[in-house]
Amino acid sequence: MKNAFYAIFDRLYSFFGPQHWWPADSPFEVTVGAILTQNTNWSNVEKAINNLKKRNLLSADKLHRLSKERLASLIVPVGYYNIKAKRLKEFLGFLLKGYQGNIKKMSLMDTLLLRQQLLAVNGIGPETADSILLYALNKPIFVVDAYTKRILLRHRLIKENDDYVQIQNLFMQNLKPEVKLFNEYHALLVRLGKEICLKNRTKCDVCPLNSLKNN
DNA sequence: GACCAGGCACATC
DNA sequence: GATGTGCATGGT
Repeated sequence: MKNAFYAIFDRLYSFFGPQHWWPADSPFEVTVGAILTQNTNWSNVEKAINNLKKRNLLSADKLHRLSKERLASLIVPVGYYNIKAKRLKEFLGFLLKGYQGNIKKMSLMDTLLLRQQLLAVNGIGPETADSILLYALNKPIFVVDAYTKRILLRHRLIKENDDYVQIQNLFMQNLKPEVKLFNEYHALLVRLGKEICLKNRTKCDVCPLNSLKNN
C-alpha cells in the first residue's frame, strides 16, 4: 500500500503527464533561471534569459564581467531587477571563486555540504538552493514552494505554520530519493497550482486530487 | 485596477 | 523569534 504522497503523485502524473522540467539548455541556465524566477512569473524569466542569450552572455565569465547596472538593464522583465542583478553577481562570485565557474565541479561536492554553501550566498534561500541542486545538479533534494505549501495545507498534510524544512522532510521521508520522481513531483505541484487552484479558486471539484482522502 | 507570481534579506519590536 | 516591509515587471 502506497502512502498519500505517492497517491498524490500518481493522480497528478496521470492527469497532467510529464512536465519536462527544468526548461533550459544547460545546468548554468537552470541556475540563472532559479535566481531570476524568485517570486516572479516564469514567462518574465524567459524574456530576461533571451536577452542574455541573444547577446551571447549566458556564461559565468561573461555575466561576471558585466557591470551590475548593465546586468540589471538586461533582466528588467523579471521584476526586482536591481536586487536580482546583485544576487546573480553574488552567485557568480561564489561559482567562480569556489568552482572556477564550472557547474560540473560543483556537482562533485557532497550534496548537503553544497546546500549549506549555496545558502550562505546572499540572495540564495532554501527554494533557490534546492532548485539548483535538483534541476541543475540532479541531486535528490525535494523543492518546496508556495504552491506546494498551499496544496498540502488544503489536504491537511501540513499545518499552517510548518516551515520549509518540515515540509521538505515530509516528502523526503515518504518518497524514495529519486531525482526523476522529485523533479516531476515538484513540477506537477506547480502545474496543479497554476492551472487549477489559482484559476478556479474555491472550485475544487475540477481538481484531480479531489477524491483522495483527507481533502 | 486589483491581485498574483516557481523568494529573500533586513529592520524592528 | 515572529512579524512586517522593500524589491518591480507582466499576465489575468
